[in-house]
Amino acid sequence: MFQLLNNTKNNQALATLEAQPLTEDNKNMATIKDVAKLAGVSKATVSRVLNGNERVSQIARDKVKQTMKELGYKPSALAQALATNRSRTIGMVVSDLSGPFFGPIMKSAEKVIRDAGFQLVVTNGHGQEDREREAIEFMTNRPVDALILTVFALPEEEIVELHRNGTPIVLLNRRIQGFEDNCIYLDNKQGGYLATKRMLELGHDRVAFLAGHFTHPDSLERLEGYQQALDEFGIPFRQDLVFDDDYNEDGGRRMCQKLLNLKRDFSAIFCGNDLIAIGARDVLNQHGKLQSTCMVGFDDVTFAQYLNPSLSSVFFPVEQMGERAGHMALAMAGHKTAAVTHVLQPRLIERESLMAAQPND
Amino acid sequence: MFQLLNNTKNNQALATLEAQPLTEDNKNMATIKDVAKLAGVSKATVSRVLNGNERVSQIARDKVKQTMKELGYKPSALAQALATNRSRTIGMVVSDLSGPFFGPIMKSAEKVIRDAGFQLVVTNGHGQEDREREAIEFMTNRPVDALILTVFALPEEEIVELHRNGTPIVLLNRRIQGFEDNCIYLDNKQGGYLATKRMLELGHDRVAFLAGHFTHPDSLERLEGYQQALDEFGIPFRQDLVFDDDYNEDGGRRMCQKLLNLKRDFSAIFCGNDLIAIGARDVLNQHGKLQSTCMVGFDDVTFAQYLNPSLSSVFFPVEQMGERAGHMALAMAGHKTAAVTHVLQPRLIERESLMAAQPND
DNA sequence: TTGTAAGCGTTATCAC
DNA sequence: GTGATAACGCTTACAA
Repeated sequence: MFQLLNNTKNNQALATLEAQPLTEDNKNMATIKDVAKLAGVSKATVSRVLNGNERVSQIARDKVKQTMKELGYKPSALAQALATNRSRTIGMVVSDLSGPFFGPIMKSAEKVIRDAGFQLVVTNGHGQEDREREAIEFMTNRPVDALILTVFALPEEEIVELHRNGTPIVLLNRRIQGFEDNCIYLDNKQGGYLATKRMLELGHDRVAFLAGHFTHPDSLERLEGYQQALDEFGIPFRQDLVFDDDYNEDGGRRMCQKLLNLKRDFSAIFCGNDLIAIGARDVLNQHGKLQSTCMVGFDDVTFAQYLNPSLSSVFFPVEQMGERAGHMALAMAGHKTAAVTHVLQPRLIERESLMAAQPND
Repeated sequence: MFQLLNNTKNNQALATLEAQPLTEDNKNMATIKDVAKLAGVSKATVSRVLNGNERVSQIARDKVKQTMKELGYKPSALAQALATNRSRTIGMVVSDLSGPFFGPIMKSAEKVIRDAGFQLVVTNGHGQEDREREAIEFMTNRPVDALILTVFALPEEEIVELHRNGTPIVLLNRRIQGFEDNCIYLDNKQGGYLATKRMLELGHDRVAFLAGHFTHPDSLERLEGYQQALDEFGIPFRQDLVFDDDYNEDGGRRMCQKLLNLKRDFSAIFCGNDLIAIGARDVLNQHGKLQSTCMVGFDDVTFAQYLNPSLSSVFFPVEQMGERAGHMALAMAGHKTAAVTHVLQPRLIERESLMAAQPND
């Protein structure tokens, strides 16, 4: 039955294929000139009805609109951009085009941007300084009306200067002093605080922290939150329960291994992100300690809920960040939009990994 | 210590900020005209050295190059596009900007495209016909030199016609008869075959198939593979072991629930994709049957390996697909590239879920 | 209200 | 080799 369906469709496609041989320059899109000529008006008038608001007689306007339809006329965004010096395009540089973190950010940003009649252009900065610079240059030559940046490697000065030179910037996950109005970032300290506090409330008084590298400001802020929670519970901070390594599974594995090797006493682990958590779980599992260790990750990527036991995590409002970034960029590009928040609030998602164990087993 | 570092940086940024008040039109990028004037040659000559190959005297060429540097001149991609009618841009429409499946495709496509000096522009089609059409229109107005499409809803005729009208198309995950040269897709039948065969080899003679909707050609092809494997092992096909529903967790949950409710006899399950597998596992787990059921998913998304027991899956070569698509699009855009394959081969990734049970427990 | 014409920053076709 | 000059498709004063 589906075979039948398929064939019907395919025959149609085939027919079209044969009927109309491929002429390279079938691409003869109608131009504003064609419309003007056929409608018996000047290019200027056509341009006016195109841009809506001008004063054009109803009769001319109708005539032009009709002609546009007949010709299937679509204005060339390119020519418009050249003439107006605005491309209705927003650029975005992420440090990983794939991956569970940037996907949702891009998605939600793209939505608000496209709904405003703008276009989002995304490019990969790979988290490396030269690649980031190159990516940005790529975009500014297009050009773009605003730029959403997620760059960790590029020096602050360059970012600020880019903005001064006329390319409005929205900076994600990074805060530059004196440039805060252009930044959107998570309250990382609060995230670290929430996670740690909850584990302490559950009675765990020896909470390890497997962080990402402390060269990354986020890690330090999360550490501050961790410390604050300890303080509140009157538990002394122990340097020997804190580790730092890469923000990925291998980093998690190494840190957890160290923790175990050193025979440190602990019953709970706070991880710098969910990938670290996954690596750590792996090691815990090998030692039969997965079920008996309380754990909280960070970011709450999609698969955290699929793990077994499901992973508790500090939720990073990625969609929200994308949305805000989109609005902000649009505002900078001269498009009216609502006011934006610069600091996003995390919240703790409690799942099985939090309840897995009693503190003093 | 990091605080110190931060402050140093920030002060610099701040200094820059104050030194150079924001003038809206700081954006006075040098144009080809400026270069020509300062170098004492004509625009034509500058254009020639810009495009490399022409016959320009060494002395003039040097002079121009130097001047370009001094002025920090960057050609406007926009003006170039308008003049040449090629934008050095490749468009891509995906049906989900986030998600584990399209991420890697975009990523690898972007790499080959950018390495060729082209730009990738990605847009979301949301898998809905009108959105897809709109997305494509958005791109063709830019315009783009070629288009990589992942559209399931858009009618075949429209796609073929678009191509005829001068926008070269690369079509992913879909095959249109008479249009195969523009398509890149997985050998789904082979995927279904590999998964089923392996389970049969392990002694499971009652393998259920929780498929995605059979309105989707992929599902049917995978079903064919499933049947072929059964045939080879001389096991009769049983319609009552096959279900179809949405390609997501809920679909998986529903199908698995049905399977259990109907008291069908089975020891292994082949799932239409990994999300279906996740949903099904959920239900199996509730019934204490997770460990005792042999299972294979499809796509091998990143988190399959993180599940517990880890999920076996038919690997979909997403990076390869993105790469090929990029090369193919570049070739169509007039950029020389290597030959491409149109049919991609899956392979079976064996993990714990395959070994979980003995057939006749 | 409408048209003319001068841009926007390139490339490309001519002559010289 | 090199330089005018006309496109490319649109916007936008400035006139009419």
